[in-house]
Amino acid sequence: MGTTQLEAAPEPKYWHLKTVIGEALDSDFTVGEVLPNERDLAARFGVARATLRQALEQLELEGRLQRRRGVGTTVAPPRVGVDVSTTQHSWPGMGEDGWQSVDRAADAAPAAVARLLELAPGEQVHVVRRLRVTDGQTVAAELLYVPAGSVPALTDADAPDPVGTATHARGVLRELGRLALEGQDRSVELGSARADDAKELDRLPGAPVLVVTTRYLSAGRTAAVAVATYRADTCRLTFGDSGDLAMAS
Amino acid sequence: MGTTQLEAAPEPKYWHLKTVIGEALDSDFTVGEVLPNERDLAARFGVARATLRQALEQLELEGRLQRRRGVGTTVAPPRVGVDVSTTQHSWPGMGEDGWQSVDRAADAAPAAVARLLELAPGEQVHVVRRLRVTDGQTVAAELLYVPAGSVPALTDADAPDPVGTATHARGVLRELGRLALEGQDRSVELGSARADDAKELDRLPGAPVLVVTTRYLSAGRTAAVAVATYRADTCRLTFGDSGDLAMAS
DNA sequence: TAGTGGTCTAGACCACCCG
DNA sequence: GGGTGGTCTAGACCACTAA
Repeated sequence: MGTTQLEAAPEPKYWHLKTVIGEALDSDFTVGEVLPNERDLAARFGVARATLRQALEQLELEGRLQRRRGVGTTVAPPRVGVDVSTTQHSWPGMGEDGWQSVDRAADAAPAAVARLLELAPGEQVHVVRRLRVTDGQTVAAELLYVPAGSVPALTDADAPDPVGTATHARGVLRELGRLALEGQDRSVELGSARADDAKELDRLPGAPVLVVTTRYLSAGRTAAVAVATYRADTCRLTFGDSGDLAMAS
Repeated sequence: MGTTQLEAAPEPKYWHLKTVIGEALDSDFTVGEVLPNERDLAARFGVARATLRQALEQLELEGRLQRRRGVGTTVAPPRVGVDVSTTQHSWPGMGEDGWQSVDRAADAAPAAVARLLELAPGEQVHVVRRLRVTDGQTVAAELLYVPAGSVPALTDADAPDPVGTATHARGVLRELGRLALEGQDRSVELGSARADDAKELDRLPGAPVLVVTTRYLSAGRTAAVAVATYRADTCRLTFGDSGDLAMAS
């Protein structure tokens, strides 16, 4: 023995560490259990703390660990499946599906959203902030962009409800619900949490998130665009009628 | 000036760097252009190389940069939208949609897949390896798991085609196509590339990927399971009839 | 106040690509 | 061989949490 693989692999240390720790998690730990702190672990494996952290970062990315500053590193529960199927959704805010409207921001739409909405430069846009909560956990933060032209009833009367309130947000959703929804499409991509989203999701800025962009079509044009950011570490987005898919490692 | 924000933010350096560089990418660089090397950039910004790298890593995660060892860092093109909508897909391998079967591995199914297939312990499974190529770029690597019970025609005759060949892989797909597809569902989650997938995708092991798990239902049971890993840096998964969604920062 | 993870530094060496 | 990004080290200090 010894020459089994003939100098087989210059495998990075952190990669090997990740494997070893990952297997230990399966066999020796239970969900919620706290791991030894990083300095101890690094010493135990005979590596620098930075190297150990590289392994932990990957495990956290895969949803196997959860780390919180000032607290420690714990074994994460399996990812929760959140339904984002396109079929059973009508307009946002219709029927209670875990979303709650928070307020209406006054910000303008970012360039990328303006492009999707085919906005004329300077055209006014309503922005509704919503959070998606399941089991007491905030799993997603969304910004819903509605061009003023899509909800004309809100534009002429200047302020039936003060801007930036949950009441006004509901007003926007109500007006939106009056339109005929002709279709919608979605896209999913990887992103990193902006500062405000990170705060809502109880993560640090830059944390990996799954960005779900939904386009709502009505009267032959894009009537609204929603950009929802889901916690990538704890969420598994499901499409279709299966909420019981469970993928691990 | 100077006291505009009154010592506002103990914002991490790498976060600020990411913003600055990101803006520079928009204004001063074009797609494909190569950036100065990391040592130069770090010196220019007056930070350690590790800090600079932290910023570049995030930008790469967001699909704005592309880094290759021995080559350099280049400005990435916008992410390509790849259609993974559940509606227009029948069985895998039917009709050419960018997937090409490569071979059939002999490995057993991992525990998580066995659970989805409700496999009896030790039950045989066909494993088909497929790659998805668009514009000459391999964007996804897939493993398709088909229980032997789903394709009985292949189990009695021991070897109509040698195992591990593209011919046999096509045989599995052909037999699968004979079944009545009753439904399918999908889930998307973040993962990190295994060594073999990383190689196919021209990435380093551990690179962030979007894992799409598809369950094919037939005769009231799960007839097959596909686990496809998409490059998270270059891909945007689209559902529905919109291939022209374009989200950038 | 003690202990945790998060940030940052200034080096070093390695694996890879290309001329 | 020279230049690139990838890995690794051994420290230091900071921000946050909880007792």
